[in-house]
Amino acid sequence: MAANSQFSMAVHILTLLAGAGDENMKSECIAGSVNTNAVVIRRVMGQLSQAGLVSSQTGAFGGTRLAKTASEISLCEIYKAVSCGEVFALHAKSPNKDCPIGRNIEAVLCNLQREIDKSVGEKLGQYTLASVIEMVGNAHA
Amino acid sequence: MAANSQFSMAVHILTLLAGAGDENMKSECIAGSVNTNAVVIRRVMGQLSQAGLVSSQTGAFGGTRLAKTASEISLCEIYKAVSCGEVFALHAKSPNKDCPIGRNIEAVLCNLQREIDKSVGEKLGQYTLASVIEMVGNAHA
DNA sequence: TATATCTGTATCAACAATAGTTACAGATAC
DNA sequence: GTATCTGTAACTATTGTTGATACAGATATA
Repeated sequence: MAANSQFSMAVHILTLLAGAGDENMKSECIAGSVNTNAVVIRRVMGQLSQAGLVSSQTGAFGGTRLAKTASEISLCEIYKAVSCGEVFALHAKSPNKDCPIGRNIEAVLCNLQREIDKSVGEKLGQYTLASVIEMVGNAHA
Repeated sequence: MAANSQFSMAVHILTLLAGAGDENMKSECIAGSVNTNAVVIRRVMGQLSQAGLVSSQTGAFGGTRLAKTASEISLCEIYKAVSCGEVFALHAKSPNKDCPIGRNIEAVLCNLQREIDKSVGEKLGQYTLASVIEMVGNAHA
């Protein structure tokens, strides 16, 4: 239960919002489909809002709706919005600088990390929220 | 949760082993360069050994050496050897099956996850341990 | 204006994964 | 037999994620 599932939640949330069209959805209602607490939803929503993917309205009859159409939202944007970490982490404690390999390996791994992240972003960029909606629609047995 | 840095450690370890050639290296010595505890090294080493990348020897004057040459070891192999993690996690609790989207989104995300993992594997497969060694050699200012 | 409702956020507890540490059994060279 | 090294079990500390409660602020409606 400690693994980061914010990207999964974000995609799920946005898919629901897309289905609601121009109507506001309440966090409580979304929480029902995602099967979690409404505050967790609002937490993810805050990041999506900062990224300009959704817009929220407080007060009675408030809620959240998409700020763009589903085909304008790429999965890469969603991934970056919830900014999960990287594919792998660098050393927690820096390697020994007295060792010729320890001294340089960190920079090499850091470059590699950037390249992998870029590759993941490109792959995710091939999909939009609209493609996910289509896949969900085709998934029922 | 501490971030998973086993891949970083594994690459570091293997780079050191490659530098030692045919000589056994002790976990204590490797721990000195990685700047961690020897048991942590032996833990990663166990996974590398299971993957057939290194071979160890117990007893006095024991230690570990590469089981293949550096150019025969791809970073993808290393990643698979130590990694149980995916780029993003699925929902901790399953979505609500009574919701048409909740019912199907999990399978869609799971497929996506597999595709991303494959993409990362391919990217890492472009590099070998020998390329890392070369990069480390070129890194010093 | 009063009320009901919903977001945004602070705060805390529960839980899981990693890393770090100590300890010790088993293997092996000398 | 002794010294040395791996493999592994067991435990603690730390940290990130989730889940939950509480409440301030915003807003539609009567």
